[in-house]
Parts: sequence; structure tokens; C-alpha cells
Amino acid sequence: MASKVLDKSYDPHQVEGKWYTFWEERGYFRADENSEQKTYSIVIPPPNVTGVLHIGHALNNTLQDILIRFKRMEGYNVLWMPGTDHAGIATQNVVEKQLLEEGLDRHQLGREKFIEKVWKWKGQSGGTIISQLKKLGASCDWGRERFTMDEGLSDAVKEVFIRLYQEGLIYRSHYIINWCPRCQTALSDLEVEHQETSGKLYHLKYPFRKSDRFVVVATTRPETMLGDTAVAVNPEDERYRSVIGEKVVLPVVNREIPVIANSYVDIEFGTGCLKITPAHDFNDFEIGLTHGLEQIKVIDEAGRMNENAGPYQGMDRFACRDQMVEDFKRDGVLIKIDDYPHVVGHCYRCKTIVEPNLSLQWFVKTKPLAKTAIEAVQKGRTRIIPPVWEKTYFEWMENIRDWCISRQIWWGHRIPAWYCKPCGEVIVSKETPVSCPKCGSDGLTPETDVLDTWFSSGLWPFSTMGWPKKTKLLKRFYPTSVLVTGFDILFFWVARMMMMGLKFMGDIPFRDVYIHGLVRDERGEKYSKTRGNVVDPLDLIDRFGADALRFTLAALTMPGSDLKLSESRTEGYRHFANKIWNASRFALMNLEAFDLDEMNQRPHPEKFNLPDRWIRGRLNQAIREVRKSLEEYKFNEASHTLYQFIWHEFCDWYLELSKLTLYKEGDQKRKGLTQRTLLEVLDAILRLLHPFMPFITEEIWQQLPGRKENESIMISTFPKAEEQYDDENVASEMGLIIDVINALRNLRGEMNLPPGEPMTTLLRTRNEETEKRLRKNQSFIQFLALVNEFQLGWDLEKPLHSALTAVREVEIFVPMERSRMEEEAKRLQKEILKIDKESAFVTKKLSNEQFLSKAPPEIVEEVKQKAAEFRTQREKLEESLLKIKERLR
RNA sequence: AGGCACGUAGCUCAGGGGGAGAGCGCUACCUUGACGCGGUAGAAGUCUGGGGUUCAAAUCCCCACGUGCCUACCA
Repeated sequence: MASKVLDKSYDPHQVEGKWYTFWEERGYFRADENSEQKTYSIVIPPPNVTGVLHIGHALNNTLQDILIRFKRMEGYNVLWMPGTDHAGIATQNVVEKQLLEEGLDRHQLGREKFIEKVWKWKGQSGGTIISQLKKLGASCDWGRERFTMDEGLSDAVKEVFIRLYQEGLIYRSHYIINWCPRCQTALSDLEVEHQETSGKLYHLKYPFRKSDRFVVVATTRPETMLGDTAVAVNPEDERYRSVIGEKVVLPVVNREIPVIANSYVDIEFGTGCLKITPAHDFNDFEIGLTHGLEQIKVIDEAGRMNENAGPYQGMDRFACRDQMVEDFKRDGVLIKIDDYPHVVGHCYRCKTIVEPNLSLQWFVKTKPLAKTAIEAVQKGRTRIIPPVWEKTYFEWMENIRDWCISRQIWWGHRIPAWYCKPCGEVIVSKETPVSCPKCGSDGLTPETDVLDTWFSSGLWPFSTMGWPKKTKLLKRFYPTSVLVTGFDILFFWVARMMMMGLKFMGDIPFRDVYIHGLVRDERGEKYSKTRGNVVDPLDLIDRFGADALRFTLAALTMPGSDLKLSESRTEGYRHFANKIWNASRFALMNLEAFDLDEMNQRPHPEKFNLPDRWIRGRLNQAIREVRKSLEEYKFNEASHTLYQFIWHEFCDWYLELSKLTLYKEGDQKRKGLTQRTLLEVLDAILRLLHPFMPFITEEIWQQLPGRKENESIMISTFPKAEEQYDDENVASEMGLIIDVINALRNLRGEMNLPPGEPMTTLLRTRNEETEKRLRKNQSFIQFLALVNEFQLGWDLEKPLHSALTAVREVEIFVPMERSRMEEEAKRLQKEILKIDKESAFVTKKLSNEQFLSKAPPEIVEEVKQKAAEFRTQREKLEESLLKIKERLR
């Protein structure tokens, strides 16, 4: 069968789309819940439904696809569950911005209309990221694609909410929470980003009632003083002991507030007096509770001062601060202002400074859930890889606080609760209740809040598989094999899936969590739109091919560290793809006349020639390494092994050596065996590389001659090492040949013999085995070192005028004109110097008594051998140098 | 403030108790029958600094300096 000759260079554009469609149409991506095969499953970290693919997605999904394709080829029944997330606040913000352009806000539109609009936007842009994942080559089971707001997933959310509520693990309470005045919603602790901000520390004077005395409090937020309900001092603080229990008068509002004692107050800080604003500060809130203080809100949901702010009512909280500072200066309340850098919380979606605010919210009691989640990792039921992240996980889980899950936005899962107006009963139920079960009234009002997006994401590993229904899919594929994700959502998502999975499935959601780093630019900066350094993965795919991008990401992925992407690297791997392409082109050209019937026979390994046997042994090694690396999630090692083997062993050595057999030798039998090796090794290389570079490997594989057991490389088997080709002798024999060829090339370079000019060489060795090996492989040496005249023997005379080098037990002579002997003398001197430098270290070791007595014997032996080698090598060089010098005299 | 990483060739980074590695870049030569997206050869590093453990330290331990990240309620 004749195979098609490939084009001269690889063009991804003509290949990628074609094969993706082929795979998808044939259903290779599909998992089979009815199969009895061993399973392997991954749920995709769902990207924002209206988002576009960024480089972080490209990394995350490339790694998953490598694992998935590897396991699929290994014969597993593989499920890669895809889907998207509704991303509540983020998506709502986008649609609100669109409305703004039309001069509208969502309140003018109304809840229903607004949600309709979001769904419409989801419909328009929702497919984008999925089609982009396909461009990357992601082999997800697209038929099962889920969306967090699907009916089934929404049902799971309700079910979980209700069960947690019934168990008392969800409660509703007035509590201080993080509030974003721009998004107008509560945020969880995690959704607040802490940033160092240069602020001021204001010292304010609070006078005692009917007295000249006063206390001075220090605050970064003077505007909150309007809501102060106490001043706290440390009970140990001598300065204030006498005033505890007395009352001070709050300036502006002239409200009397007590001086209380609380050991939380740091005596050293500021004045040692702490103003307490329970409604606008987390600590003050806690202190307020223990002292039964009143909670006075002075800032409203939009971040403006409210009716409790007296003259400042209606002002923005920051404008109010400025105004108050001016007023305080005037009235003598302000003692001084110090510069004070401190940390301020910002909304992770819109970067607005969050306002700690007292409000009525829904919470999940997380402690009991966290306990089992901690244990699961402690016991190793779930492994976190790399393990450094375990500590971070434990730390967070152990200090977890209750999770505020209600959001005052519209886009999301409505909390399934109703309130009875007449009797105040709260009804939590899946179905809309018709009347109050307690008082029978039908005056029920529904809860308007929606749930935190992460509440539904936390259910992802089982909600996507049909829970709460007991599906076959869950039975087969839960727990999943591994979760691949970035550390940035370890708490947001991974921790919550652990808690929810253990609670509702009674089992961990995944056996392994593989955590990769962030993709940064060449300078190590985070990619960001404001910085203007974003790279579009689709642009990279377009320019270099999806395979090159995938390989780059895999090669740069080091467990536990961020990766710096550079375009030159991707370009380099495009060259690698091209190299593979051309190696295949060479192979196919030389397989045209190959008699495929030969493939039916299984020749004994010894029938093959040295390079054939050698490359098969090296292939075994590469297979073992790639397998091991993949099992350990060491993507960079696997990539490196592949690159090294394919380029520097298969192409640089094997293909070059094969040319001799293919073109120069007349032996048809030998030629057939080499053709066979060429075909088999190339086939294995393609399969080995397929998880990393799916497109190019399929394109070439399809053109390999001969019958194939499968119609696609995707479903062919991942290579296994074939032990009959592991042969130490072959490896060392080839090693000798490679060394000799390198030495000759080296000499050629140093003596400035043009690469094209054939040379004469004489090899002398006293070692019988070595001589035998050299004689056997003489033609390979001649071919690759471009030697036209070749002599070999143990008793050869060194030609009168020649350059000399030595490798292993072989002396290599290359005759030269007499005029070049001066040059040669210099070269020898240089080489001797090099050897002296190297052997100095060895002799030093051997003259050390301690080393000889304490180091392991095999190490000592090794060093001794090296010393001997250096000695003989040096002798030979020296001898040659002396002779040349004599003659030159 | 605490915790965790990291500091190796010009750049990006592997490695990790027994003579310093890769890719890119750089230099010289080469249209050798797949590939110039190529080939051959080469230059290049007190492995941040200082102590310690050891026969032996770039590697393990301590300290310092530098860089990055995460967590945190000092107003």
C-alpha cells in the first residue's frame, strides 16, 4: 500500500478542525454509564457561561485533556463532564452595563424582564467558550454539558438548601457582613480582597459629660463615629481604669455612650481607647454583642449616610468623612491626623471598598461540614497535589467562619423560602406553598434573595451527574478521579465541594486534587486587561497551532509554581511539531516500497541491526518515563522526555543512521527490518504524544501504511514498553559508536575541516570487545562522521602527521598535512590542560584517607576508574604532543 | 503580623548529597537525498551571601539579604 507523501511543512489550519469534527461525530468523547470497564472521571471547573477563553482556561483544560486522553487510550471508561457556571454577580454586572448604555437600570426594567434579558445574553454568548475549548482540542463529553442554572442542577440546589435548613445547618440572622455598595449585595468573606491602602489615623476627642476631661480615640474611619455606642479600653490599662463605667458624649449627635472594658483593646495602639461601632465593624460587632450594646447603622446600602447621621444624612460615606474632618478641625474635636497605611477590603468583582454592614442574611454553619472535609484529607482519602497546598487547605478549613450565602442580586438561584406575614413563620420548601402551615394564612411573601454562585458550584461533582436522583452515572463515576484547578479557587470551590460532597454523597468528590499555578507573562506579571498584557489563547492557536500551545503549557507546568508564558517558547514547540511532521514525512517516503506482509511475522530482536535495537530500547525508556510522569502529574517532565526522545534520539540519531540501511546497503532483508522499525517506532511516538498534541498526531497516524486496529489514534492503545528490546549490550555498543562519531565530529570542528570534506581516520584500541564492536559498526561511523577511508586495529602505527583524540579505550587519528601540526600541538595542549583540570578533583579525592575509608565502595571504585581513564588519555595526548614537538624542531 | 514558596548560563526555568542541565538567545561553519520551523561544532554559571552537618553540599540544617504569593479583626 502506498502512503501519501506529506507536504513540506505542517499547517495546523488544515488539520485541526477536520479531526475535531471527526472525533466528535464518531462519539469518541462519550462516556458509557452502562460499561463495566474501569472508570476515570473529571468534572471541568465550569467557566463563566458568558466568558471567553483566557490563557488560564487554556492551561487548565489542556492538563485535563492530557489526562483524559491518556486514560482513554489506557482503556478506561472515561468521563470528562463539561459545563458552565452562571457566575451571578459577574454576569449580572455585564448585563447591567449593557442596560446602562441604553440609559436604563435594572430596577426600571423589573426583576422578571431583567432575568429574561440575562438569559437572552446567555443564549447569545453562552456558546463562545465551549467552541473555544473545542479549538483547544478538549475531548469533553459534550452531550452531557451542564449549566449551573439548568433545571436538574437547580433542583439539586433546592434539595441541598432544604436539607441543610432542616438540619439547622442553614440559618437566617441579623449579622454583620461584607456589603458592596456598588453591587448592592452581601459578599462572603472570600469575595473580599484585602489591599494595602495608604490611609489616615484620626484622633478624636470625646468629652465626659459635665466635665473638662475627655478621652481620645483613634480611628481610620471618622464617619462611623456617628454610630458609636461605646468606647472600649483594656481593663489592665492603668490610664483608664478609673473611667470605666463612666459616660462620654459623642460629638455631633450628643449621644451619651459608656466607657467599657474589653481585653481585645491593645494598650499600645493609638491612645488605647477604641471607639465601638457595632453596625459597621466586625470586631466592634462582636464586642457589642458581649456587652449588649445598641447597634446603630449610619450607612445605607448605597454607601450613603442615613437618617441616623444627623446633619450628614444623604452624603456619600467618603464625602462625609472629608466634611466631618473639616468640621472636627473647626470644633476642636480633631486632635491630630497621622498617615497610616492599612488594609482595606474591596469587592472582588467591582473593586469598590466594601462596607461592613449589619443586615439580615442567610448563613451556612460551616464548622461541622469542615470537620469531615479536613479528616478526608488527613486520612488521605483525597490527596492534594502538590502537598504544599494541604497546609493552606487545613489552615483555612480550621479557621472557617459561617458562610453568608444570600445575595441581593437577581441572577441566580432564588432561595426557596417564604415568609408568613401574619404569624412570621418562615417556610422553606421546594414547591411554592399555598398557605402557611402554622397559621393557615395565604399571605405569604417569597424570599427575593438568590444564593451565592459558589453554593451551586459546590455541588458540581454530583449535581452534574443527576443528583438527587440516584443515577447510573453517579454510581459509575462518583467520586471523580481528579480535580484539576488553580490555587486561586482552592477555598472558593474545592473546599466547598469537599464539604458538600461528603455531606450529600457521603463520599469525597475526588481522589486527587491537582493544583496548578497561574499563567503569567514573560515578566512574571499577572495578565490583566488594565495592564494591557493579555494574550489571547485563540490568537496563539491561530499563529502556532493548538498542539504547540498545548505542548507549551504542559512543558511549563511545574507543580506548585506559576508559569511564565513566552511566545518564543510556543514558537519553539511549533518548530517541534514541524520536526515531527518532517520526520514522519521522511518515514513515509521510505515506507512506500515496504512490504507490509512482513508485519505478520515477529522477528527475534537480534535479527534487527544495532540502531534498530537501540531506538527500540530508548523508546521503552521514554514510554516508561512518560507513563510515570503522567501518573504523578508531572506534565513538564513528560513533555521534556518526549521532546528529548523525539528530537535528539529519534531524529538526530536514528533517522540519520537508518539512511545508511535504507539507501546505501543492498541488503533487502535488513532494509525491511529497518522500515519496520521506522514504522513501529513512529507509530509508538505518535501514540505517546497524542495526549499532548492530538491534532498533528492524528493527521500523521492516519497516513501510516498498513491495517490499523482502530480508526483513530484517539482510541488506539497507549504504548507499553516491550521488554524484549531492553538490552544493556545494545545500549553500550551504541553508546560507543555515538561517542566515536562525536569525537570525530568534534575533531573536525576543532581542526576546521569543512563539514563536507571527507576525511581519513585510524582507530586504535587494545580492547578486543571494543575492536569487535567498532568493526561491526564501521559503516555507521563512516556514514555519520563522513569518513571515506577507515582503518582499525590494535597495532596500527600513528601516522606521521595526524591529529589525535581519545575516547573510551579508543585512540583516534586523523592524518593532516605537516603544515597543520603546529595547530594540532596547540589543540593538544588545550586538551591536556582540560584533562588536568578535571582530574585534579579526582586525584584530590583519592588522596583523601577519609574518602577512601568512609565513602561507599562503589563510589570509590567509580572515582578510581575515572582517574585511570584520565591518566591513559593524558598519556596518549602527551605522547602525541611530544612527537609533534620533536618533529617541528 | 503570621504562613508558604522561590533566588542555578543573557532570558525562562528543570535538577537536587558524589565531576553543573534544558529550551530560547548568542558565535562559527554547512543549500549532506524529512525538516533552514534544519544540521554540526562552540562560547557562556564563585548554583544570592555567611555559618554548620558530612569523607563529600548547588543539593540537608541555621542565619542574613532579595523576590513573589496566601491568610489576618490591631482601631
